[in-house]
Amino acid sequence: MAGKGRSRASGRPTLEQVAVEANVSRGTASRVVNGSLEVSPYALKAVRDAIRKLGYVPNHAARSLVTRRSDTVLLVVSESEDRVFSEPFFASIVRGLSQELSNTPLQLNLVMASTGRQHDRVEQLVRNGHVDGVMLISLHGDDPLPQNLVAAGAPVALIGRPPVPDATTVPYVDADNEAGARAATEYLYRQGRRRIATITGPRDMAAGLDRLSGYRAALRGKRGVTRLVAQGDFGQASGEAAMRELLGKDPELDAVFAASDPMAAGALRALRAAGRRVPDDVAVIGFDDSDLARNTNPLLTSVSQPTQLMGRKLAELLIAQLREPEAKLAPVILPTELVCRESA
Amino acid sequence: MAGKGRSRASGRPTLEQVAVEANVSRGTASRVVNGSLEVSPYALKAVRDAIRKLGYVPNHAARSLVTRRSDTVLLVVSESEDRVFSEPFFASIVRGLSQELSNTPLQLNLVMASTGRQHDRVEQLVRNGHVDGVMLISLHGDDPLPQNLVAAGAPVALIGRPPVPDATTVPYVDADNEAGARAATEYLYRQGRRRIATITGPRDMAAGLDRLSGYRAALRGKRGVTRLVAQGDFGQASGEAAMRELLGKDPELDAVFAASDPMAAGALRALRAAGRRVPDDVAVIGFDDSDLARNTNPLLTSVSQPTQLMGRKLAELLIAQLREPEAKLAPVILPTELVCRESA
DNA sequence: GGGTTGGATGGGAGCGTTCCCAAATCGCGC
DNA sequence: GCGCGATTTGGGAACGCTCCCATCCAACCC
Repeated sequence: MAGKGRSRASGRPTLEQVAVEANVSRGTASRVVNGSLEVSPYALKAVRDAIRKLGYVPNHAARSLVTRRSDTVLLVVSESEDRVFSEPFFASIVRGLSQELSNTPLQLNLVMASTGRQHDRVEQLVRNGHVDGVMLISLHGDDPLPQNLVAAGAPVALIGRPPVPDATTVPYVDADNEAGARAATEYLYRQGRRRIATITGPRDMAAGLDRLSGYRAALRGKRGVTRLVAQGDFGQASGEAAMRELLGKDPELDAVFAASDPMAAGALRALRAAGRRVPDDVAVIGFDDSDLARNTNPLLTSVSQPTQLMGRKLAELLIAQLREPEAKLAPVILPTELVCRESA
Repeated sequence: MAGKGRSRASGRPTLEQVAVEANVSRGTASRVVNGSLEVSPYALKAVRDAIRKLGYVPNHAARSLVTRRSDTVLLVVSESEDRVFSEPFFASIVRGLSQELSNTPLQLNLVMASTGRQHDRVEQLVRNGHVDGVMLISLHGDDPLPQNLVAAGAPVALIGRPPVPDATTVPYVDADNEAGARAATEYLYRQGRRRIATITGPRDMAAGLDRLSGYRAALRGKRGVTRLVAQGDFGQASGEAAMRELLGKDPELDAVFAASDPMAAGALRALRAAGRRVPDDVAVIGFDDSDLARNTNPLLTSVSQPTQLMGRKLAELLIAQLREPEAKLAPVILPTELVCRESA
């Protein structure tokens, strides 16, 4: 009755128990679980049967202890205190992300790192082997976290072009903001508009800057076009204010490209208050093709970015690094699309 | 030169190395790391210094292997293929959730389980000890997953009242949908409206049903009030269609309570198309107080639910079960608030 | 002063894997 | 019939931690 007497009452079967059941060694059982080829068909079947019979599931901790991999990746949502995270963006990215991840054995860990305290935690997660790599959605560009992580030797991927292109470049995915803004502005021009204004995003965000350059590029060299620029912060209120300011400067303006949908919605309000008809008097185009664009009045023409695809590509970027740590990866820039509705 | 010769070139220091550095045993070092009290002040200091000097971070896998806890909880977002997840909801819940979690050593794992394949994966994660408990945001109520998990002995908490109150009740947190709808409808009544319609949500979702009963409860016993009900699915298009239907049935109606903001926005469009002024001719109230409500024209009066708080409470519910597995927890129903803007 | 108590400490045993090397087995050619 | 390479297998040794028990020492009591 003595024997090895491992009478663990615990529910979960171990690899050892599978091996006993299948009449093979632990090593062979392990090979089957991990899909190694060097197993005889006979043993393969025996182990598979045993696994099914016992309902075996590998213990993640034990595996990770020896392999030194966690098979977990981290998504850090680095949002500032004040600004609420752009909604559809977030959910959509995550959806794409987890779609991509579902083809792999990778788990997704999520951290909202609004405070600096959280930043430390992220670094700890990397250092204690809790995660194998990190993806970041960062709103503000002065964030030192990505660089810190890269310095610590962790695979990192970003959503959104880092505003400060650093020496140690981190691979990122972004929409082609400039092309999107250019397309929108050109569309306004082609519609015959000649007094075309823009409401910009904050100056410290790459997306804002790129959309402004897109606007400028579209109008470059065009004669007889009046350009007007007002500053916004991507928020609705700022859009309304900017629109009022623009109307003050040029009451005759006939088109506005706003660098975000909320700002466009704000502009719509200001235009209505000023008695302008949209699109008859003034055409309006937004950016993001958010839920909002489908619910304003008139419906908002907007530049759509492939958020879900961006999530997928983000995951791809990280996975590629996991496979090949030394790989130098180029940024992934995804095309935008102008979605025409009623406002332009 | 022989000795124990553990010359691991790996970067990460182990507890053993900390112990050596501090001139204590591994056991004592472990006690310090885990905050045990039975350590002399002298040893305490020595170990702490060593930890700092070496930059020691406990290895999660090793710890979890022996403690049989993963210190990780899972959030399952169980969305159906067709319906896009209600946006602000998701991000906001997650924000509250991770806020609450940041006071604990718990990590957050995220799975989007749109397909059945994903469901299996969730159950595996529980069984292989990858997560200690599961939180679910489920859109459709016929989901067997929560019950399966409970049956497997895992701590579970839900957002949203399960439509089928089961024998094995799972603790959940929800907004007080009925009270919210009641408040909105009563507000319309108090404003002197007497032909009050509602646009409902889908019949298979608790939130939809509860909001309908709230509407009914508000008008119960009231004389001289015309009631009208049209069916929607929470989506904008359905709201627009329902509004047209309602106007057909009763061109004189003077108020609508829509069970979601997108439906309210749709109603706004239909009303405008029908030449009705809002709120002068018809008052409109939505539900959720989403971004949308702050950007329609006119701005939407809406019932706000404390989504972030719901996230926190969700986490609390799970944590309570982690602490005390046998605890029977009551549902947490959180108050809503009517946010008055321009549409009513 | 010896026995007793109790806090602090040391270190062995194990947690469930993977990895690796040695051993066993098989097939095949000469 | 025997040796030799190739394939398959077995099981020891980690991985880094917590748990637990035995030990140690100091203080304290009768």
